[in-house]
Amino acid sequence: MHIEIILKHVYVKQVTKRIVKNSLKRIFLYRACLVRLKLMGVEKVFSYTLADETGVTSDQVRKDFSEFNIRGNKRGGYDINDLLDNMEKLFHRNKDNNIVLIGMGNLGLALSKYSKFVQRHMNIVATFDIDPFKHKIRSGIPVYSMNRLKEIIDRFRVKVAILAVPEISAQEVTDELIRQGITGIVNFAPVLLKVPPEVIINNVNLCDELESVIYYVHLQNKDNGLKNLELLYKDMKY
Amino acid sequence: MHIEIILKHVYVKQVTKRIVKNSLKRIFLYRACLVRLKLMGVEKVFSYTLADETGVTSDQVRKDFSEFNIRGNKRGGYDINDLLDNMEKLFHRNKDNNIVLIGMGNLGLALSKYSKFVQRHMNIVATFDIDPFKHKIRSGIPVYSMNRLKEIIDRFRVKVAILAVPEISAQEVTDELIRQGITGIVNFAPVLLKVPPEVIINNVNLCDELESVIYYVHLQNKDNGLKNLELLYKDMKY
DNA sequence: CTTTATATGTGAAACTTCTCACATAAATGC
DNA sequence: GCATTTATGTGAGAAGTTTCACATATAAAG
Repeated sequence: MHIEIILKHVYVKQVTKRIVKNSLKRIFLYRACLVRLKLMGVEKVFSYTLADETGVTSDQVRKDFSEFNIRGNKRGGYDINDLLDNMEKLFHRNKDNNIVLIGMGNLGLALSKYSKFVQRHMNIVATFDIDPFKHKIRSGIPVYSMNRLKEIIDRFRVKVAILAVPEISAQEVTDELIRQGITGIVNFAPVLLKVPPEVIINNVNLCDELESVIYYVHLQNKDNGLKNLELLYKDMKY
Repeated sequence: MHIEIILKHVYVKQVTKRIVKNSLKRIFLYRACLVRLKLMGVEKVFSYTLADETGVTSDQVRKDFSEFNIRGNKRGGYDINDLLDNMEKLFHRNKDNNIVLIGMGNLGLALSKYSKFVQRHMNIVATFDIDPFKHKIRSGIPVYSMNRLKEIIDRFRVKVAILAVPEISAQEVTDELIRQGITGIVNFAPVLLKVPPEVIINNVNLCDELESVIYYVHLQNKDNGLKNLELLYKDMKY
């Protein structure tokens, strides 16, 4: 009997889907542009304006909008406020979203202070840490012990959590979060979490992000690097 | 004359390519698994072991290895150490990679303390901030003023930078980094940076990561949500 | 009010990525 | 040492994504 057969039975089947399809990622990209253009006083955009700004083709922009049922005005282009409204609705930004943050280490602390979340109607209502020395208000948001998790999740109807705990406890904490009703997690621990299929996991691996840049920078420095790079580069970064 | 025509001339064409193709992202995924399995004392894996662990199909695993010229043993599977060696080479982890970090706000500080970078041979040799009050050693890494950037980049032959500055100064700092020889940037500012085509940009947008989870959680809660979700979910998260 | 110019929206074609299926190689058993 | 089993590696086919091209709508101009 091989060891892999044992492994099969020890582990629950991994469910790590790609939660963000490319077209949705591009919507984020377009929105970033639109916000900037709006600040500059622009009121109307055309598919090729956004295309130029984001490095996507104008066909792609229109197809993407079409997919999410965002429509413009033939010959007249798109109204920036209309577009932004549509996107707000898409991301449910009309209502506030309550979030919990688990793990108040360096990264957790930084995330709890990240002001952009609030600007985008995502409120971290409480943070949690097993270390009792961290149980005080830092950065204006209370830090609780894990045994108050259920209470807070219920009171604020929290569905989404940010996980910034050490990798060693990530799975354990995830299991507890799901037991208490969390259905979506942004995971900063460099671990592949095992979760039931209905739970949404979005992994953000800081090392991987850096390493992939290093990979392409090295590739670029090779003699025939640029050709190789162009090949790998033919798609857009969303 | 329409405003978009003006815009075309004001802005340099955006070059934001997708720097990480899916197969490469999956390689990171496989490696995360392999590291864990190795810690558990496993020495050999088969494509379907990795497949089960990562939620990818076994065909995909083999195809991916094939693409990066990583080969196993027919009938014998893959040796974990061999695989990891291959991946180290792929990411140039045999040699050390010197990195600079710009912006020592909350996030920058957290990143400068992130121990995983060092474990993976990515050394932040110096950090920079415009605020002179931050010019002291925090977290063991020196904090310099921006006018020492060139000196440090040259001395440590730095090619890659982490950008954790406010969005307002992100473009300006980027221009300076590129002038001083940086060719790869992990950008945490929620801005689409304009860079020459040979410069690698990897954007990490924390709000977008959270919002995309919220998007799918809401989708799931709708009546017919699950069907929709399954459709969007058919691909894997790499 | 009619004409013209131009930007959208979308099927169809081209291209890319993934899955399937099987030939091939190597370990195991007899 | 031969037969058998089983996992890899890879063309071929399927599925998905992007680009193309044009019909359609509408703003602007005459």
